[in-house]
Amino acid sequence: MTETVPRPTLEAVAARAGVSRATVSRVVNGSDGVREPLAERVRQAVDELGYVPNQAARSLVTKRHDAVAVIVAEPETRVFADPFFARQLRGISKELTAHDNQLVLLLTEDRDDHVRVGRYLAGGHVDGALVFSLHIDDPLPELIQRAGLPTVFGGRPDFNGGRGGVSYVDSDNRGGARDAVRHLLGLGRRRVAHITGALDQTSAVDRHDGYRDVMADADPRLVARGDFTPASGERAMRELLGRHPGLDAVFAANDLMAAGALRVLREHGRRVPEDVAVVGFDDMLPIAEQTEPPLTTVRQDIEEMGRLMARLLLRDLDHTGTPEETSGARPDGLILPTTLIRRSSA
Amino acid sequence: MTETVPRPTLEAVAARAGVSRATVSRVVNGSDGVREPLAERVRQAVDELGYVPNQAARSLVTKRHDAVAVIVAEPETRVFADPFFARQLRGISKELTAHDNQLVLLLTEDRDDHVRVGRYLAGGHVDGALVFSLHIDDPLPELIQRAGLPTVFGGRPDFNGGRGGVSYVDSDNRGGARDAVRHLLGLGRRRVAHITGALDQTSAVDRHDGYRDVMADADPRLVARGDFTPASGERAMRELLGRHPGLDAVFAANDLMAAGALRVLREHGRRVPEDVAVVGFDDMLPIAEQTEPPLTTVRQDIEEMGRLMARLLLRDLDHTGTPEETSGARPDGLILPTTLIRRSSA
DNA sequence: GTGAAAGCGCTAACAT
DNA sequence: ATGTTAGCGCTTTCAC
Repeated sequence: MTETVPRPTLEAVAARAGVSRATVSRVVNGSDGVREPLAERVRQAVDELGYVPNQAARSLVTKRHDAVAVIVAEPETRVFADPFFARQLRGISKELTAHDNQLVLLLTEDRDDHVRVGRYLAGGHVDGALVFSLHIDDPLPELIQRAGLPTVFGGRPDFNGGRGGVSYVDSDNRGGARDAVRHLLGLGRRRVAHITGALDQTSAVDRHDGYRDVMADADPRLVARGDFTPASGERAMRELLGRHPGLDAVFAANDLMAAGALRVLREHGRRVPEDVAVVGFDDMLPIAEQTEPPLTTVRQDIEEMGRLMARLLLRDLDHTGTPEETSGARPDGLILPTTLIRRSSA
Repeated sequence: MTETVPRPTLEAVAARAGVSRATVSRVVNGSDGVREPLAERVRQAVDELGYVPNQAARSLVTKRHDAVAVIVAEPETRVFADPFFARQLRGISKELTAHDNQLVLLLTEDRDDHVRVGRYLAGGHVDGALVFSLHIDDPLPELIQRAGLPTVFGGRPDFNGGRGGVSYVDSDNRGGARDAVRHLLGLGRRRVAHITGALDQTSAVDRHDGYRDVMADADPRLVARGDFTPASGERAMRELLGRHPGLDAVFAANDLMAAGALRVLREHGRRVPEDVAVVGFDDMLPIAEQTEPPLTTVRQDIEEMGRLMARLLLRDLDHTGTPEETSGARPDGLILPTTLIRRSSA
């Protein structure tokens, strides 16, 4: 391996510019109080030498790292079955980059990883954490919260986080579900069934609640339980058809299950949307566009969600913030609106 | 913001154990040469105080960071259209974690990002880089290589990297393509068409080459150009059907395009696989399983690819490596085998 | 406004 | 085998 040339230090820049290290530091960090002619000379020296501050040295004294951890708990590896995760990451990355923060990615698989993550967080390598926890019984969120790091959750967590509540960003799952069902009703459908997601995730619970908001006194047999997988969508659809052959619409808690339902309906000779209208959730491309017929569904702005998570966290970290805005009347949760995307299935 | 209690330092542990800082450092870093009774006392003090080494201080002197950057260039955002990226990341993460390295994720979008990434890499925050560059004309790879950091590429890069070549991990795109086409031939098909991927990516070029290896003297009109998107698959299929109505098989360079081709074939009343057999590439779930009929395709072990990339890089970084194995007869590229997955489309 | 100097927490020679 | 000491490169009082 080629031994890299030692990089220039503050000292070197100072020498070249004929000033003290302190002055260079001030210029580099944009603190005012250095007069223009001097500042310019320093900037030039920085350029000429290609000086880049040593982050380790800086952190050692400032105790800041300009880095945040993104923690993804994926016991079921479901996150990876869809492209959401990547989109969210992109949103986060953009926002972080814009504020010169680094993104440290922590993927957890099992229990061992939890202690590892806990230690890492406690180890003070990062200034804050962005956490995706999919399952309601996941101990990770509380564990992280306890590490005392500023944290923002992706998706509504199920615990209320002791004093002060937790901050999170989520899609309006409940409202989106209501829109979906109302759309079906607007189409003249009356026997609207629902295929739920895995009810150990708040998103599934919220979508189910949205369905019930609108279909308050529907036959409970119009609801079948799925787990977000295509296979579960097929299974649920069969179940539904069995116990309620007269149904004329289905709202599935995600597109994957809706696709499964579509297949089963076709198998049973039901035409979509003529006999049974179908609405999904997520607008997961390329699934939603590729089904037969293309899926009407509820879209969430997943990238924006990521961006907002980062923004919220950075605000917490902003040490320069005016006192009055720090810990002010800040909403704990930020809920992003969803949009109904009309295609041909409903 | 709760002011966190200052964490214990080496000094504190040393005091508590009644030894010098150096001794504690030795114990913490597992270097031998500390006798058992003493070492035990130190470990105990570490536990009691909950001591965690300050990484910034450590890096400052060791010049190591135990962190590697993962750089994903995604000008077309195509990476995010599929779940590959996440899988690969998981493979990388596992390997890195197992060796106590952190994963710093850098997503690049445009030119500005290039200089940012270049600066970051040059800034010496990480010990090495794992790079995904999708497009042949992408300047990023060379730029990174020039930063002088140990680097491993994901997917065969197109430039030969000056002295010594570059190390990378890739699937056996060419071999996989050959297998696909031979499978079609084995089914008795003779007029096997090919829908290429975006030919500014080496994976598409290699798959095309694989097709040509087997179909050396096929009618050139049996090849239509796509760009990996479903729409391009439809377009290419129409084109193919127009100029070569007698074709009896299609090998598409990925599953997304194969799915598009399937739709067009159905539109045209061709039965699959009876009239036209179709093979895809990637085994992208849930697409491949959900098409009508389910897709025969070439699977690559994408997670393993990530894992190997990380392993290769870590080996380069391993300062403790015996001299003889360092820069030994090491293959530049590591090619992973693919597997043909038989479903119903061929 | 600018410089001098102390010290962040750690590792690695070098002593002992 | 253990302790002492000198920095690593930077920010930040504190003088001037």
